[in-house]
Amino acid sequence: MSDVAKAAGVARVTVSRVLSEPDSVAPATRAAVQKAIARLGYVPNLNAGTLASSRSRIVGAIVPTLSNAWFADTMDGLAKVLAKTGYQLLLGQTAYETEAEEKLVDAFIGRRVDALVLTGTSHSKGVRTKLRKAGIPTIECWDLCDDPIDMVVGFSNEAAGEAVAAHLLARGCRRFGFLGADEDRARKRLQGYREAIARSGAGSVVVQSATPPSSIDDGAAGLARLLESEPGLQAVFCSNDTLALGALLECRRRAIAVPRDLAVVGFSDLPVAAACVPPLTTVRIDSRGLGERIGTLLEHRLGRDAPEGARVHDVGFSLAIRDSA
Amino acid sequence: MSDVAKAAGVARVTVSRVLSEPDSVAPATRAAVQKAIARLGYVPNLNAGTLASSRSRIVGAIVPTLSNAWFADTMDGLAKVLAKTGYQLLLGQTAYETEAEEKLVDAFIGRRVDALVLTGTSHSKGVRTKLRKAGIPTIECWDLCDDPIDMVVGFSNEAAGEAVAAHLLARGCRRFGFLGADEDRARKRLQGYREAIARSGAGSVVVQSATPPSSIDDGAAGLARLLESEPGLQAVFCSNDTLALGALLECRRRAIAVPRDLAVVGFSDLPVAAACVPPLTTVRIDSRGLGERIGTLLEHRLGRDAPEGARVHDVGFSLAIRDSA
DNA sequence: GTGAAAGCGCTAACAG
DNA sequence: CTGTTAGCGCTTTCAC
Repeated sequence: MSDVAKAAGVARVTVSRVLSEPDSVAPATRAAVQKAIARLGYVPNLNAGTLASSRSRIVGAIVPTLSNAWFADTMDGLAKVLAKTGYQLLLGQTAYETEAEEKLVDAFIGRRVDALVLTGTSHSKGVRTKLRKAGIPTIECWDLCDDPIDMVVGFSNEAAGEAVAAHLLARGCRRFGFLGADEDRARKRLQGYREAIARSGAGSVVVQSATPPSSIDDGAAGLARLLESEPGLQAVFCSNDTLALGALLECRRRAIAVPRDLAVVGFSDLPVAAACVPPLTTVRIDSRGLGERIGTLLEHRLGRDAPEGARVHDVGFSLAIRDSA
Repeated sequence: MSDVAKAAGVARVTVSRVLSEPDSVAPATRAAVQKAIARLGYVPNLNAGTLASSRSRIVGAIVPTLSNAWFADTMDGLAKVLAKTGYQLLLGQTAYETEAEEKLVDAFIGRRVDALVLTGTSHSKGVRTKLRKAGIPTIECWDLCDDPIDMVVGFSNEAAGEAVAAHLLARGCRRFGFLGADEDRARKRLQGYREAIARSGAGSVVVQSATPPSSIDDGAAGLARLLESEPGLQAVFCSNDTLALGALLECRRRAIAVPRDLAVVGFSDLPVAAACVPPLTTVRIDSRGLGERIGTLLEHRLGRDAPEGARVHDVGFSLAIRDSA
C-alpha cells in the first residue's frame, strides 16, 4: 500500500479511502491512485483491514452437511446474496455432531466473522453465551423458536408434521408410520405428526429412525423394518425426500401399490420429488429462498444503520400434493 | 492475550506458544496458561495471527454452484478433511460466469488463503498469472490437463465421453444425441463422445445444449427438441444426471421404451441414478472422494515439509451400467 | 524454556 | 478533501 501511495504521490490513508470509500476522494486523486493500483497489481491485505477495523466482510455458516441438497441450496442462495455486497461465506460442517458446533463457533469468532448462520435452534449453552457475549448478528435457520439467540428464520417443523398428519387422516389412513433421521428437526416433525394423530383419536404411529445423513438405502431399509413391526401400515411420513425416495423404491420391489396400499410423504421437495414414480407428495420448503432471505436480512443488519428488525421470521411451508399420498 | 499472560504470570509470547506449539512450553507453565485461557474465556484473534504469520489456515474454493449435488459433495469431502487439520473452507460461487472467477481469486488472495481450489482447467490469463505470482498452492479439479497452474486432480472428461460412445456403439446404437449443459467440461465430454463415434464411422450426433445450472425440466425439454431434429434417435448422452433424469421423465410421458427405443446415459452417478425407473446407466464419479483427495493432497502440501509431489492426479471414472442403456 | 523488541498492513480518529 | 499519529493482536526473530 505504501508503494501505491508513493507511486500516486499521496498518503496511505488516501489509498485506503479509494478502496473503501471512493466517493470521499477527489476524482483526480482517485484516478491517480487507481492507476497506480492497476500498474503495480496491488492486492490489499484484507486481514490487516479486518484487524484494524474489526470488520471482516465474512459471514460464517454452520450446516450439518453439504451433501444434503436442501442445506446446499440454502448455502447457495445465501452465498449468492452475500456476494452482491462483497461478503464471503466461511463454511463449517458438524456432520450432525453437536460438539462440533461449539468448536466451529470459536473458530468463527476468532476470525471475527461479521455474522453467523446456524442450522436449527438447539445449541449448547456455550454456543449461546459465546454468541451473545460476542454480540455477533446470528441467524438460526431451518426451524423456529420463541427465544432465538438473535434472529431465527425458518418454519415450524411441528406444524409441518401436523399438516402431513391432517392430510393423511383426511385420506382415511389410520395406521401410521414415521421414518425419520435421528436429528432435532426431524424429531419436531414427528412430534407434530404424532400429536395431530393422537388428537384425532384415530390411529397409532410406529416409528423407525435412521442415522443421518440419510440415504436412499436407509429409506428402503427403514420402510422394510416399519412393515415388519406393522404389516398393516397405511401411511408413512419420511422426515426427508431422500428417505421417501428409498421408501418408494422398496414399495416398487415389494409390489406395494402407492398410494393405494401405502401412502408415502416426504419432506423438503427436492427437484426429483416431482419426477419420480409415482410423483412424491411432500412438504415444500424453499431452501434456496431461505438462504436468500437470510442473506437479505444480514445485508440489512450489517448495513450502516442496523435497524434491529423482527427477531422471528416465518417463511412457512406448503404441502406439495402429488400422487404418492 | 495480554490478560491471559498477566493472569498466568508469563509473557504474551508464551501464551502464543501454548496455543500454536504446546510442546515447546514446560508442562507446568503450559497448564497455568491453559487454566487462565479457560477462566477468561479467551478466544484468540486469528486475523492478527494471519497478519503476523501470513498463514491463515483457510482454504478457498471456487465452484460454479453448490446446488449441483456433485460439487456440493466435493466441497463436503474437502471441508471434512480440512477440518481435521484445523483448516477452514472459504467458499466462492461463479454461477458459471467466467468473469466472476477472477474477482473471487483476488478476494481470496487478499485474505491470504493458504491454498486455492478451482473448478475446471480453463481460467482467464489473469487468474493464472495472479496465482502463479502469489505462489499459493492451487488445485484445479473436475477435469485434467497437462499444464496445471500448480496441481490438478480429476479425470478425463474426453475419455469419459469416449467410454460412453463405446458402450452405446457396442449396444448397436447408430443415431446419437447429446444433451449437454453449456459449459467447459460438458463440451469436453461431447468432444470425446463425438470423436469416438466419428472414428467408428458408424453414426451421427445431434446436439442440444442447455444453460447451466441444469434442471430436470431442461432435460425433458432438451430431449423433446432432440427428438424433433432426429426422430430416429437411438441413444442420448446427457452431460449430467439431472438432465438424464429429465430425459427419462420425458420418455415416460411419450411412452418411449428405455432402453429399447432409446438408450439414455447420464453423468456423475447421483444417488437417485440407481433408484429411478429404469435405473440410469451413467458415468460414475466419486465426487466426495475427489474432494477428500484434494484435502489430503493439500494437507500434505501445506505441511512442514511441502514435498511437491505429482502435479497431475487422475482419479478416474467408471461406467455404471444399469438398465437405461 | 522463556522473554523483549519489532513489526505484519491496514484503518480510526483527529487535524488541517 | 487529505494527511498525521496511533494502534488492531498476534508472531517473529533473537537474546537470555
